[in-house]
Amino acid sequence: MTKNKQFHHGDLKTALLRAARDLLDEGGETGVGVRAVARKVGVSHAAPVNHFKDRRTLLTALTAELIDDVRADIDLRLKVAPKDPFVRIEAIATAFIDYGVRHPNRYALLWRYDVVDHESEMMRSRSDVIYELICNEIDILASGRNIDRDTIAIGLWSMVHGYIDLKTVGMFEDRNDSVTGDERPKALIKMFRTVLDNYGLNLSK
Amino acid sequence: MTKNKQFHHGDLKTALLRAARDLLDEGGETGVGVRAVARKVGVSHAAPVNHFKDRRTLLTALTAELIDDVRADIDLRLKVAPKDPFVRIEAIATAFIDYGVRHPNRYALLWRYDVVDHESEMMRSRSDVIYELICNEIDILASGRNIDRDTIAIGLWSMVHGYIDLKTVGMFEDRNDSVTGDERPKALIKMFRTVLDNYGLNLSK
DNA sequence: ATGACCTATTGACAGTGTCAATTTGTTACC
DNA sequence: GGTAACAAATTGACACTGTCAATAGGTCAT
Repeated sequence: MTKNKQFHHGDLKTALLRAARDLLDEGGETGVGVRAVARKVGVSHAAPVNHFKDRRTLLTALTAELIDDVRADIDLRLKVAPKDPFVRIEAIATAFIDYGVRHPNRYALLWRYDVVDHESEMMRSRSDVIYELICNEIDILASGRNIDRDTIAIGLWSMVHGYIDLKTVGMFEDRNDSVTGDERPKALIKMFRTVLDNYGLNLSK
Repeated sequence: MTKNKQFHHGDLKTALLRAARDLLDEGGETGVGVRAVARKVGVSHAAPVNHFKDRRTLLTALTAELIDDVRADIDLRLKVAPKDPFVRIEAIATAFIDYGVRHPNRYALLWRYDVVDHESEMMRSRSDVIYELICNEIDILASGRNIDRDTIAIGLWSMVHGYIDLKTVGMFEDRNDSVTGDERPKALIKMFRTVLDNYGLNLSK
């Protein structure tokens, strides 16, 4: 009565988003069309227009949900992580990497500026939260040191995101070396630690 | 006689690719459709099928051309660059960054695994060339030192690519700090130099 | 119960990718 | 030189897609 089966369908909006998520997993962004989503829910082809005026707004709403999922996972990991900023930064990074590996289609959608409206407040606020999450740990790490915080944060986030993206494309598949595929992320983060340890000293150069 | 005006149109294939490139700049990947490209060239809607059996193969061929452009630009920069591996690596990185800033739609297409066939030999070989281009400089830099070459190469490429990608999405727009927007790339590369200087020492840890 | 309002359906429109059948143009051979 | 073989481009069709207007349905307050 309160939420279910109150109108024609119940709450179609959440059902549409759930169907959209499934279609995204199955067939990527291309697979989540307005009509396809409606079909999956079992509703007429123009029904979604009442809740999402566009395919763009539908995808944007879905993306917002996905970002919330990532953020929730990060919070979970940070809650059980020790106070050491290094391992907390590593926790954030691995949260992203795990998500990208587990759900490549979802992760790819997050950064599609052509089909998702990142200018919307729904997106901007969520991006800011993620960014501040990273900065928080770096600030703790950098307390008292002369450090270019934003460059480090941007560099770290860029490396993590770029790695997931390039890996998904298949760019790093045949690179044979001493580090096995699954350990590469850890090696990357460990490498970046070098920056965190030494970069502050070089700033005055 | 040899190449131009030999058949109905001349060489349609290159004309289609040129039109596709223009449409990509104007409207992104979505804008470059089979029919739209044909229309732009002034040919019937199914004409492209003789040269590209798919929209996918059309986009893949276009992407191959774009990668060649980037590679040519890198070669040009490396030719006039000094022998210092640091500045050569910086040259490669800035080549990518400049390209991404100048042609965001082209750059975005390069990494779209859903519409471009990166498994094709046309793509694989080109990716390998780029990767080896980076590794060459790192190898010179690392000669005699105990260094995990691939992790550094992957980390560098990931950071550069991720920065371009996230910047295009608009992720770093309101980050106010001491570094102005245009100098951020240089700061990132300078920061990464810290890794190159120190990482080899930490490997035994 | 009546009217207002939100929600969903239906039908249409222009546009897309892809395929089969056809026509056109070019080349090579006898 | 005429003709057959072949490649290239056109045409028309099919099943899709997103979006919009008009319609019908269900729910609520008055």
